[in-house]
Amino acid sequence: MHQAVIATVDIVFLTIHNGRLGVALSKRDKEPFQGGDALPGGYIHAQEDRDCLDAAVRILHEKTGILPPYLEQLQTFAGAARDPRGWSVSVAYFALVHYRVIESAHHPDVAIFPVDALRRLPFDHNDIIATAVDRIRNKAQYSSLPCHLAGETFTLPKLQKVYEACLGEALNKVSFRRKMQELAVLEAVPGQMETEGAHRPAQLYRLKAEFKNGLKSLARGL
Amino acid sequence: MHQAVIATVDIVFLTIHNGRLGVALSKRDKEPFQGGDALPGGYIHAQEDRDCLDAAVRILHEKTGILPPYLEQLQTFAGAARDPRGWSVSVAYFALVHYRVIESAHHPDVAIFPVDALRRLPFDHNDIIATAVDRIRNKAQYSSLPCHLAGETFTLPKLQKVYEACLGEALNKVSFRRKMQELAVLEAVPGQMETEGAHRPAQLYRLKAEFKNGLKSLARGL
DNA sequence: TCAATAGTGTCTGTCAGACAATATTTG
DNA sequence: CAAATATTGTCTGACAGACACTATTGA
Repeated sequence: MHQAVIATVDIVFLTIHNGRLGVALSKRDKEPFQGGDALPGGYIHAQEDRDCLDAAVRILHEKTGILPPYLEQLQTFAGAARDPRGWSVSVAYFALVHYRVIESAHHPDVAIFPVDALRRLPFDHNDIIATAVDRIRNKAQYSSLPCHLAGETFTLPKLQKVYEACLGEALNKVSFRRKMQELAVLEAVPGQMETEGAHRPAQLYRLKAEFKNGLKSLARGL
Repeated sequence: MHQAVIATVDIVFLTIHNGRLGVALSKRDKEPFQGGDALPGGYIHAQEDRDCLDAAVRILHEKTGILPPYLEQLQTFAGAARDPRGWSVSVAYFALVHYRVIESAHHPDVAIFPVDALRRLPFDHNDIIATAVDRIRNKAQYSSLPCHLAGETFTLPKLQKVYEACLGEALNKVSFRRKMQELAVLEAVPGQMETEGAHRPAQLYRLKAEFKNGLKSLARGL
């Protein structure tokens, strides 16, 4: 069948580390590019995976030990030139998770790299990451997407820093709070957060259950 | 190779017909669903097509006789359930073109159907079309995307009707013109348009050459 | 009490939408 | 001139951002 091609899934696994947007790369255990850092990825298993999202969840778990973060299809990269083995289709996903989740999985072959200073990666993985970062930056302007980078519970000042790390620019505190209220995806957690320094503690928030696997957008940005 | 799967491209070919958003469907010439109306689509030919966009252009041309409209990747639909022949990957694209282009191609097996009143289509084509329509509606709110539905040259009132057909709601005339000016993707054509009735003629505009294959977005919508 | 950060109230310039006035064509 | 639609000017309410004030903690 000349219409059958190699089909893979690659995942751009993003997190905030040291106040910057970073991507989790895993060491390739096979040729080509064996031993190089690359996006976690793998073949679709038609027998096991019911659909692409299934495959993405399975592959991410195999490569990083992490199971159910936020996962969204990004774009498909396909063609003759991107893989030395020949014509290939890669359905790319992006995943978002709090850094502590990656840390506590301590998978030996996974490391975080800041997205703004990546070296040349195998295949077209630089392009894929760039596309993912564009998407995050864009969605951070008007949606609740970055909340998935902030962990289970977080304070509004911490969440604002996450948004600022995504967007690469400082945000107005009053506007940010107004927008979060307008989005209405957060709920206050009864407890309060202890602060590192000596100052007023901040209210803890979490994503409402109905938004754990989704997003909400605003008509007007920021 | 258990990782090789059937790979196809399907195109949601959209146009404005009778003031409503419509999709071009073509009669299937092969099983399954032979003779049924479905999205123009076909197998990726690894020998011919350099990449997915290449394949989409080729397939759209084969099925409709139309060559280079605006074409953008939509999303990939894949899984075990969507095609009776087994696990399949379909990379979906959407294309936009003025109705007259479709009309003047008079391809016998192509017909336009309003997207809001579609019957049950083969495969998951209803889902794919719904995803495309969501995308257009969304992008119409803040980008120049619908301009590609308006033909080579058009007046601002005509373009506003195109936007309104996409969005399914009336727009404020003053705001619409302000936004178009802010987008700065249009240029006036020296000539003027004749009007059907007896009234002041409208200025003709066209997309600036640098935006023929691209979009421009606004920070704030509408 | 001071330092530090959280959270809120208020003012102001900007912008979307409403309204309406003006412009230009045919009959 | 009347009818019809294009195009532009102006007003107003809503909102984003700036500023500053209050709140609450530890030292």
